[in-house]
This record gives sequence, C-alpha cells and structure tokens, in this order.
Amino acid sequence: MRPHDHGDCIRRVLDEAERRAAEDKVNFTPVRRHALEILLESHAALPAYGLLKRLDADGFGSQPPVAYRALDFLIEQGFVHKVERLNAFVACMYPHETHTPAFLICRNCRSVAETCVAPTPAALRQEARAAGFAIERSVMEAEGLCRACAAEGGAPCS
Amino acid sequence: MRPHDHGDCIRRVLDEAERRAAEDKVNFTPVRRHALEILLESHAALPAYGLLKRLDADGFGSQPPVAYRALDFLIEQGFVHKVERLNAFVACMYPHETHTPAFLICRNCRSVAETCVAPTPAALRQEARAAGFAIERSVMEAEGLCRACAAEGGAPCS
DNA sequence: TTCAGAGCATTATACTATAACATTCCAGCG
DNA sequence: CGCTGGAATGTTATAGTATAATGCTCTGAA
Repeated sequence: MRPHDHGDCIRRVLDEAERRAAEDKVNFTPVRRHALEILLESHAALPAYGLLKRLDADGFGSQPPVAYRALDFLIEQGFVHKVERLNAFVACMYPHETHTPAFLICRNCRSVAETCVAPTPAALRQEARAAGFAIERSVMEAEGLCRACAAEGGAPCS
Repeated sequence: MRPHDHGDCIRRVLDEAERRAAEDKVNFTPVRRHALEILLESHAALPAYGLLKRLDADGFGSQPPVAYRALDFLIEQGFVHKVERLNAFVACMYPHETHTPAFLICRNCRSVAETCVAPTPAALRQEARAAGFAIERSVMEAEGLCRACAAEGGAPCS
C-alpha cells in the first residue's frame, strides 16, 4: 500500500458518488455520505461495528441498524463492497464502472487490496448460462500473504 | 438440481475422503466423519448451527466448538467449502482435485451450486503476482437467480 | 388535507464465531 | 511400566455480526 494523497482521493470518489446519486435520483443523505467518508478514510476493511462506532462518535446514532442501513444503501449503489471473508466493508476503488470486485486478503495483517478484474470472468459466466442461472453480483476473494507479510515471515505489517 | 442416486453419491465421496485422510495421515474421527455425512446428506448449504443441531441429535455434543472444530478440519482437508455470503457450509462436489470453488447462489431460494472452474482464474493470479501477493485459497461467489426461481418470478423453488 | 413512501429511531433478539481452560486418550520413549 | 507430549474433545463463557419489528417524521403528490 504505497502512500498517496489521501484527502484528494477521498474527495474525488465522494464527488463521483454524489454525481452518480444525483443521476440515479437516489437520496444521498448525511448519514450515508458520512459512512462512505469513514470507509474512504479508513482505506481498509472496516467491520460494521467499527463503522457504527465512528458514526456514533460523530453524532449519527449508536444502534446497529444505523450502520447496516447505510451500508445496504452504499452497497446497493456500488459505492462499497462487502468483504465476505472478513465480514467487513471497503469503499470501492473503482466507483466509475460496474465490475466484479476481486480482493486480495492477507490472512496475516488483514489488509485488503481491491483489484480491477474483468466483469464476471468468462468461465463462470459460461457455467452460469449453462445452468440457467442469472448472475446479479459476483465477487472473487483470495486469501494469502501480502508482500509485506511474506517478507517479514508472518509478522504483522505496519 | 436434478435427482440422482444420493446414497451412492454420499458413499462415494465419503470413501474418497477416507482414502485421502489415510493417505495424509490425518485423523478422520467419528465426529468429523459424521459432520461430513450430514453435509453430504443435506446437499445444500448448511449453517454451522444447523450442523451442530444435527450433530447434537446424533450424540456428538451440543456446544458450538463441536461444529466449528469439525468444520475447520473438513475445510482444511478440502472436503468442505464455506459459502461466505451465506455463512454456511457445503460438502465439496469435486473432492478429487484442488480447485478454486465457484458458487452460484440463488438469492431467492438460497440453493447453492458448486461449479468446477479452472484453478485460480488467470486474471486474478496475474494481478496477485504483480502485487507480490501469494494466494493460498480463493473463491468466486456469484449471487443471482437460479433457473427455477427465475421461472417462477421470484417465488421460492421447491 | 390526506396519503404513501422513504428514511430514520429504538428496542429487542437471533445468529455466527472464538477464547480460554479442563480433560481424556493414545503413541513414543526412557 | 510409568511418564510425557500432542491431538482431540468437553465445557463455560463471551465476543462479534446481523436483522426483526414497531413507530415516528418528513416530504411530495393527489
């Protein structure tokens, strides 16, 4: 994870989300917007209750549905992905296009990298067609060791 | 999901598991074997507490670790997959080979079909290599509507 | 005004998973 | 034989994840 201008990156994605929400005539309310901000800031997979804690601290309420409702919306809109293996959530790094997200999840430091893979890998799509199955969303998740953790022989990466 | 000789199918997979366990010199204990039997019988994704209930009914103990320990073992050995999106478990339909499982998960009836896809899709592997990430396990999960549910316009399939 | 739908607040509860520690059993070894 | 170490299991407790259910508020359309 190389450093970059984080504030700029957040603003850019947020603006894009704003624009898309307006375009789709959906209601990008303060709590939804702020949840996305928090996920963008964290720039790592955040569990629902971690998000909730942050939302609560910022005055948006402390009960689970606060977080889950915001997450439902953000996922629906494609602004956020759920990393199933971690039961955690990440802001989408490629919000400009519909895609099948793919995650590289380090089992050691739990860092998550979203990679941009072709929409619905061909092999799976073909299988699905043969089965008469209509794919609506799909995800690839890979677990292993990230470069840093591998280098350190399994120690947490900073 | 077309009908087939279920008893035969179970016996075959179970024998294969037995053989592989002996080969790998791992301890295929009664509770582990029975957990696999239950998953094979159910022939659908079973949540951990569903498995536990069955194990308990058959005299193997009623506490969560009973189920989770058996599942850990079975997953480790590749006899069982976890369907992350459902937090549920399925017996592997292709126990004879190491592979990246791919699931077609119906959001309506929650049926799960495991399809046999090429091990570690090329695109993801390439991305991982570029990132210096060592993939140890990966999974593709696709959610949508199965043929039956699509035909019935969203009603549960029997 | 009335109504319907979206969003949100609040309470309670269901479901999923693991930590931590005690116990049993068995194989290998002095 | 008796010890010992590891694997498996038993047991209790708790952490973490997610949703059901109900009612309120606001807003825009008829």
